Amino acid sequence: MKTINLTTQRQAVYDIVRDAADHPTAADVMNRLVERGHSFAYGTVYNSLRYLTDKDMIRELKLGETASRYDARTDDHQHIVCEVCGKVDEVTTAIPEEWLARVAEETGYEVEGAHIVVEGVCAECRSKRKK
Amino acid sequence: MKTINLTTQRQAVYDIVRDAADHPTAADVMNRLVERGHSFAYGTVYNSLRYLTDKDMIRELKLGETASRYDARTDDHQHIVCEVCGKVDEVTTAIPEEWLARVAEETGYEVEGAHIVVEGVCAECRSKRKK
DNA sequence: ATTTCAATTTAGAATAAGTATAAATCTATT
DNA sequence: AATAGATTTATACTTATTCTAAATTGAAAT
Repeated sequence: MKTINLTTQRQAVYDIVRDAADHPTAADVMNRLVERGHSFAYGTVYNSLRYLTDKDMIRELKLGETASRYDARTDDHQHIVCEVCGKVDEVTTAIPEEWLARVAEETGYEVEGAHIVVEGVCAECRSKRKK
Repeated sequence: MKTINLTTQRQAVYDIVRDAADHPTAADVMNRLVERGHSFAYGTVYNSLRYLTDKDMIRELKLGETASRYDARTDDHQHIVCEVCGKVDEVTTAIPEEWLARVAEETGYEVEGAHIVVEGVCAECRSKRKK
């Protein structure tokens, strides 16, 4: 199924995720839609997010919080979360293939990929902490 | 707080997690408690799991499913999930420090650690698939 | 232009996982 | 035995998400 049917609602949801500087949750997307003058049903936002995810236009991130976040960058990359302020940033440094190979060897699995959530303290929070 | 107060319920919950060959969810723990003749309140099971986690006797795993899983191995290690059957296995091959250092450099974060969920197909599912 | 049919949206109910609360119970100490 | 503190229980609540059935939309066929 290569055809993509971008309805008004799906396009609007996509625009929010694409324009976001952060990694919004479904609730964030909902709020920002309202700010832009839309008022779609909750179910529609979830449906749209799933549709866009299925079509590989966005990615769903499960970073260990209760709510999923969404990311318009669909290329292979990881994430880092600030333990202090909760900010999420991208990690593009690729996972060493060699490590994956060793994991495959250890477990007997055929390894497809890995989801990594790095934890740390962001630059801003570190400079605040010093005081 | 080094003192650990293992009530009957906490001990029973701990026993379930320690004896488990898999990585049970809270609901799994609940069911296995019933199998062993216990009948604790749901809240008590959650409280006990949190207590044991706080005391570092077990670990809470967030593997991207809706429910948390629990692991009696508390040493630093990662997990691999079979995309076919859902099985979860341990990964003890450590992520290279050098990779974490490069992530710190890329992001400007002080890196504390990483949660990794590797995805793949386990040996059993692969041999079944071949047929 | 009208009918038709599938896809989509809507509003609201339902579900799943986990947390909060207040009363009851247990446990250790005086 | 009396008190106090911690824990458990039952139940209500919250949050994130999915489901459902009816209404709406939009494209294709008449």
